[in-house]
Amino acid sequence: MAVEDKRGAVLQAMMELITEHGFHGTAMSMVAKRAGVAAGTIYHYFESKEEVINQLYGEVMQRVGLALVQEDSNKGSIKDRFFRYYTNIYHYYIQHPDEFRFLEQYTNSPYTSQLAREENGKAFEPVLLFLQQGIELGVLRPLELRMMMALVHGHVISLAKLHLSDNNLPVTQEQLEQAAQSCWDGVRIN
Amino acid sequence: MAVEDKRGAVLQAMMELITEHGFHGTAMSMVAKRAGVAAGTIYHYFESKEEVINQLYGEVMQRVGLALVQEDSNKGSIKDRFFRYYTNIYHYYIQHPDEFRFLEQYTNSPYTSQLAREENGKAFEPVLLFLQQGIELGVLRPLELRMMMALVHGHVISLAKLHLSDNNLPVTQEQLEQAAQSCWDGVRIN
Amino acid sequence: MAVEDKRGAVLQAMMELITEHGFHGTAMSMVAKRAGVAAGTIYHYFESKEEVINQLYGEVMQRVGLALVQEDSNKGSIKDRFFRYYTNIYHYYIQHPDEFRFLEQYTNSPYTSQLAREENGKAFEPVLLFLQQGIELGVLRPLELRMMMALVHGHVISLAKLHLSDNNLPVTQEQLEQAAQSCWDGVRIN
Amino acid sequence: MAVEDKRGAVLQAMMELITEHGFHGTAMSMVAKRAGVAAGTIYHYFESKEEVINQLYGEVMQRVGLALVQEDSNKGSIKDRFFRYYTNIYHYYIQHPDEFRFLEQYTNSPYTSQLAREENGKAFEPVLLFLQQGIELGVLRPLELRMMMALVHGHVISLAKLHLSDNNLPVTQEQLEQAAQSCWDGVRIN
DNA sequence: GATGAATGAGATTTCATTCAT
DNA sequence: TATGAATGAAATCTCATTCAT
Repeated sequence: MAVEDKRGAVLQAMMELITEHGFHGTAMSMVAKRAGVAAGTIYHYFESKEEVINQLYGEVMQRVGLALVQEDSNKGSIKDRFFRYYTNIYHYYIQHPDEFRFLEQYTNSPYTSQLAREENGKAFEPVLLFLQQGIELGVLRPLELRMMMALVHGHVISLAKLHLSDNNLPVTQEQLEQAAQSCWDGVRIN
Repeated sequence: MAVEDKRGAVLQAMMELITEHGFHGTAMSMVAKRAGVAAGTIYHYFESKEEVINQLYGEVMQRVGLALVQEDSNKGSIKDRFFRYYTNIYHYYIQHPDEFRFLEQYTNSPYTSQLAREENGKAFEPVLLFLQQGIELGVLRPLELRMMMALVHGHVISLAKLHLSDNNLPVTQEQLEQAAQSCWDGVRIN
Repeated sequence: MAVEDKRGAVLQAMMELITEHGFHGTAMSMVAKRAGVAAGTIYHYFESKEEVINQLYGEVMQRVGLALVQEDSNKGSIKDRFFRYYTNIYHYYIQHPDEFRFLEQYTNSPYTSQLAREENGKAFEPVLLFLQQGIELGVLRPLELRMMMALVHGHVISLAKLHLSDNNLPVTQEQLEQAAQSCWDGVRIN
Repeated sequence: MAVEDKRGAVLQAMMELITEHGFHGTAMSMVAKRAGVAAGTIYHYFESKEEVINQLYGEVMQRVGLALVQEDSNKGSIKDRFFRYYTNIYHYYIQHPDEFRFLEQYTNSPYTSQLAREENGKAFEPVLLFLQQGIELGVLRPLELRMMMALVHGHVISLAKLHLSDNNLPVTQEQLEQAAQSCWDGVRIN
């Protein structure tokens, strides 16, 4: 197992276990076992349990940031680009349920550090710029940028959560389109 | 101190501490101290830590359910009633930040039991019925009910979270109206 | 077992084990077992291992301070009182070898806190005053007080250490008198 | 870096760290880092941590033994030679505080092996012979040799400790002479 | 010889829960 | 009913030592 593999295995194990048992329920010994390394080895790569979790957050946010702008093009219309962002992030979330659940837990825990918020800011900066463009072009409502961002993101998150919850209500393609349209109708200028 | 006071004090203490330190960071001894009772006393009222938390969740959801329908009237228009629900829950959340943060943590933790989801269902049942009415009257879009419910609730939650986050971005009355309008425009039929 | 007994049992166990295995070699689990309490119980009485050790130091120094002045009388001659102090502390040390060895380890470890030095000061203050009297009366040499104190105490410590070391060289009564005389001849004015 | 340099660097690092953090507080990884070698390298030169410490003790005692007899001459008077020894060792200690503190910790720890005592014996043998001479010549009191040795050594140690303690009481040249005189007056025949 | 990643036993400490008072 | 001292399993983290490179 190469060096980077062990670090990665620890992060992956931590994420899986947190989604299964929560922060508290995830003991370092469990992480070690799942990652296939010795307990002490984790501490060669990370200072503490907290650091494992924070680094995990950073890496997941980076991936989310990349997924967000995939196939995005500055040439598209605001509406097209909006739908692109909406579906991009939705798909990333439902295709990476562990990451999604981890993020939700992390974001809503009191551990969330200032650092975390900054990380978050970085990943979603492209969208922030996009929303600003949309407003300037008179296509989107002149809402406070951070608020619009929060409302839109909250919208997708709710949809993903619905799809991933074990209540046998998978979101269909049609429903995804309805949801995206709903979100769009809420921010566009009539 | 009357019997009910102790039970209530424990629940209140648990909630405050969970919002401060998370599920994990909240020790029963801390709860006992904050509630002004002995550690053992908690176990006269509750079976376990988990039961304290679950009962807390149930009680909080009841209060949320009551707040939701305050000043609601079957006679109002769908739009008015929608705005009423939206602002009712928004205000309850921002006026009870401990409850709100507790709910967010609880909802996103893997502890969430089936029982919890049922509780949730009960509290929001009136809104579900209302949405159905709106659809039947041709005012709201014929979206899957649970999805519409999730999208709308996720919308308010995002707004409340924005207001309560310590980033100095308090949501103004004007912004609340814009947000509610945005949500409404996303579900109404054009 | 009464409350105070458990606290005392922990301190006693810690002292015995430290003289046997050193600070490092003494695990809290060993202390618990020897004291006849559960590991967690120690933490009801003390904040940490360090606090156990520091409190132990404080208590031992108090006992040493009491032993030092036993049967001391302001009416005796300087010489008699000097011999009294010398033999008092010598006997306390050899009759309480665990305390003595613990003190030696503690004093020479880098853990020794400022607090420890103050504690030390308190216990030996009577002797400091006595030495000053002796100087003022022209019986003792006008040496810097703290230095004289250190030299005399170092003298007794060496003797006690010699007696307690497992080299089969027990110090006889005669040798004790010779040693005390030697110390006295070194500080008195000829 | 030559072979001997690494061995020496390890010993030096171990000594410095022990005086700073104690036996317990000194991890092999810290020693490796301070010595500028890899952790595993230490185990090419030494069997174990204990062996590093024991060898360190041996080497330090050798140096102390050499310093002790510097500029000593069999031709001098007993008194002059006594003062020579006293000041020699005092100066060595205060000029090599790390070695001194290490020795004090080592000597008072339960790790002190039989081997260590023998090492000690070797280093101070010249003084033992000298004291015997002094007694035979009728200049020194006919005290048990090991006791006299212990008392005198304890005397110097106390003085050095006083000087090195961080209580702002540096021992002056005059005080050193007073102390040596005090020690001498305690062992010479009146 | 030299490295330093890896190990895993064991250290300190926490904490949900019990039970004698 | 109420207490809070006591428990001991389990958590996080450390560290002497090994070994493949």
